[in-house]
Amino acid sequence: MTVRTADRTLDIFENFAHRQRPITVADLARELSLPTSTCFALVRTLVDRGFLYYLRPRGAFYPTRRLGWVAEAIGHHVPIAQNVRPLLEALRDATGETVILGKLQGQGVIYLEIIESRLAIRYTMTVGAVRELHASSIGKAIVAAMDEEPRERLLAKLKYPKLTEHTIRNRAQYMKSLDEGRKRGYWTNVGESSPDVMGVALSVRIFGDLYGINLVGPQSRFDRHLKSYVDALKATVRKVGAVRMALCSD
Amino acid sequence: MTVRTADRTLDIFENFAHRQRPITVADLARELSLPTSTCFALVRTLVDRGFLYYLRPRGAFYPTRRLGWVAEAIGHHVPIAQNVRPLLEALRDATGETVILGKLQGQGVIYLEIIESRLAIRYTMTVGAVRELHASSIGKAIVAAMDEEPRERLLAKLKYPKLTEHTIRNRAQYMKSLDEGRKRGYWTNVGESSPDVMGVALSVRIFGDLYGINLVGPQSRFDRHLKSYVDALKATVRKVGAVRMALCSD
DNA sequence: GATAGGAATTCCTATATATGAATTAAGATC
DNA sequence: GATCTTAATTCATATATAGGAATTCCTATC
Repeated sequence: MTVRTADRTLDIFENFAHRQRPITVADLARELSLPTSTCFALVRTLVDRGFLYYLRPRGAFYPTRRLGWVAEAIGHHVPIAQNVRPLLEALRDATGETVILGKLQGQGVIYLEIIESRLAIRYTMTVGAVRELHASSIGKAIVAAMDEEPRERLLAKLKYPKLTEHTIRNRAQYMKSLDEGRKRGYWTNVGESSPDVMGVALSVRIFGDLYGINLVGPQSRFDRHLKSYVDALKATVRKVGAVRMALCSD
Repeated sequence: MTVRTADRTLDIFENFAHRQRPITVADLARELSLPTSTCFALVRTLVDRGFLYYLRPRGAFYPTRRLGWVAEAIGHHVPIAQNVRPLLEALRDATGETVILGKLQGQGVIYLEIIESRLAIRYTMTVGAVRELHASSIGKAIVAAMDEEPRERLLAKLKYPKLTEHTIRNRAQYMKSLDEGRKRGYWTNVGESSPDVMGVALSVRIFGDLYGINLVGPQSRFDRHLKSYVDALKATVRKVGAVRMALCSD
């Protein structure tokens, strides 16, 4: 179903991202629960490719800057990064809250851009994280905007696992929540994925594809500022929807 | 000897770094000369992990910012990056030429830091690249600084493949070149790896390990400025050698 | 300088994976 | 709207790989 070695390759880099210092083969094997020989072969491959280097022969190793170089080359040309990100940053600055750009991915929502709040109490999440569709404001906004028949196919597969006391647990509740969003003009997640966390979301088409944008943060702040947050979100979505493909020839 | 799937995982990211736009499974499989099904499984894994995302279902995909996030987390804490890089940048600014920090890796030299010249005609190379030991000024500086017996072991394994008209082709010539360097106080590579490219290098110990630093560029400029280049390099090496472990507890 | 302990590295084979072929789905064309 | 084309996805099996055990190589300690 999934390629083990690829997973492990990513594990290695993510492990370095956490530890942030050199490590030996034996220790890395322990940390990742791998047989030493397996870990050794993997490390050798990454060293051969210039992604890791030994500080001394047979000693500890660390990533070179090559991964950073590759990531930079990739990142600078994402159409979304160029055109949409600045607008999301403006929204973060206007509201002070964390802003997320998400997209349907299988039966979840993947977080593509996260512009973090600068406030002490804030919502924090990793880029690339995939969250439950039924407990996400972005998810609701996107599902509400989908065509009848792909939505049907999607909903047929949805489970509604309990994440908090307020998690939506079945399709009827979910449809009701979507409808409330339609009437209200925006979709919410009030403590449905984590306690005290609230999000408000809208969907938007970018280059023909469907995305969701939300504001997330502590429920208390959202209670106080809801109206202005929603207005700011709506304004942003209008601007994002107006972005044209000018810069993205192919 | 090397793990195929890990290689392919890196291939995918490097491929995106070159192409810089979304691609479908079939096209990626073609580009990497993989069976579609193999490519598909790999992509699914990377998507599951949040490193790739589909712009639309069954359509083209592109890396998320997760790789960038990981690379950033890794990069900011390399002891060398923190302590040594600024000194190398100063050397680049003082001379105008490309500055490289390298290290022995197997029977080659791996490029760990590359501070590129800003001049129109410059030496350009990718971080993580591994170059031939016998045709590298950094290589000579490092080998010259090694202890007798590890050096013997290393030299016993060295081949001397021809890269240009001036490449050193055997051990005798190599030893002679090392000796000239010792007398002169610095080591050189004059068109031995690529035509018209010249480098001057010194070795330096950082946190107890052996590295090499060089200046590389077009031979014509080096002919004109050799003395000042070498002086600047020596001054930099002095400063780098004085860097202490203060910031690198473990 | 010898010895011991621990790690890196190699080696062999059970096992997981890669892949060619088959199937299903989407989208283009008439 | 039906047919055709192309691509995505699944599946069974030959094949490459993972991992336990053995070996070699360091390095710390006596």
